[in-house]
Amino acid sequence: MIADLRVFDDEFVPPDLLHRENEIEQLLRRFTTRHPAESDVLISGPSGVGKTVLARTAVDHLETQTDVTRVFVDSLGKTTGGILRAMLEQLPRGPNEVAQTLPTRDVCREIREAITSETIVVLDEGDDLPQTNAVGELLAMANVTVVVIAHDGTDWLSRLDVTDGHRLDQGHLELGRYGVDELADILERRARQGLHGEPVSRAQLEAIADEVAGVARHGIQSLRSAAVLARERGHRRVRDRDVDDSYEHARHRIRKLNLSSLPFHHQVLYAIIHEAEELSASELHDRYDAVSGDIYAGSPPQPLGERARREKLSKLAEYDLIDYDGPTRDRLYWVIDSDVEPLLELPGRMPLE
DNA sequence: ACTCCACAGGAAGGATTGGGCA
DNA sequence: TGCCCAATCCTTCCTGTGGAGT
Repeated sequence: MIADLRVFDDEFVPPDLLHRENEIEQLLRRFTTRHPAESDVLISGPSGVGKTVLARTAVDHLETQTDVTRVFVDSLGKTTGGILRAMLEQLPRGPNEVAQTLPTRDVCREIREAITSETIVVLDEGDDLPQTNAVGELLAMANVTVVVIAHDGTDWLSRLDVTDGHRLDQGHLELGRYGVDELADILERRARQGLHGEPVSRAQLEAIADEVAGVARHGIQSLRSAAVLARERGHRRVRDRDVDDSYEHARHRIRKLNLSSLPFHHQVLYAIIHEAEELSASELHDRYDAVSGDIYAGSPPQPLGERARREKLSKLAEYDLIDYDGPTRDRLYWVIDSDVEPLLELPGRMPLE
């Protein structure tokens, strides 16, 4: 039944993008404007509605028609220097690797030197960009068109420097969720590309589209899960039961991938929260202090202070792995899916009392 | 109403890291 | 090899928040 699971990957760019024709046209119009300062774009919208794939499709299309150079940078967690270095490394005439310690102004100079033709840079996961100078530096470069992808466009613009913000506000494209029919069309196309013999019915695809409320990423992942579950269970076609179970299966898989992408400190904190079903900040810190001696023994990373732990906790929450509630004082933390096992074993718990 | 408390998260500065260079 | 420099990560210090105690 399963022909090619890569079709369901986030990175997969379909040959043509359904139900975003107007948006693609809008982007291409803006990219080809005669006024360089009017070509920059901010693409905003909720998670999983196809912001990245839209940008890719439009920019790829442009590349086939003009001699524009395109660069994609994942901005998540990167500093100004990190973003600019990633861009420089991807330029055709740029170096393959740039030293982390190269001063940012030198990186900018080298980017200018490496750019020979019109260049489009797509800054994906750009929510934290206003805290850096990267957007300003790039907007200041001639021959560079900036495309930023972020969740809340209005909030993003308000946090950016006013003149830069104005420029991107002019080219602000807000994407909404797909309608049920639209998303079902998209899923139908993916099913045809990734599965043999049409094993999923239109009604099932519509059920998925409805359940995920128009969020394409969740829909595509659920479709993948439904096919995987059907195969595991020896079904020749996807059954409704497989679809019903696919939502949680898909969310579970995404969380596992999220967890495994995080570094050591986050793993320690996740393991502690996972071990207790629910715990307060002070319990969390006590447990951390109790186990950190063993956990960090002989390893280069050293135990974190409480302030740094808070940063890691918000990252875990951002990755949909933990959640918390309550006012600052009585806040409780818990893991969202206790079936997502920690990758790290904690030393045995001391008996309480 | 006030003060206290526990905590979150911003700002500033220090320690560490690693490339460049004499 | 040792020094310099910039980036990064973390700590320290601090302010803000909202419930609890008086």
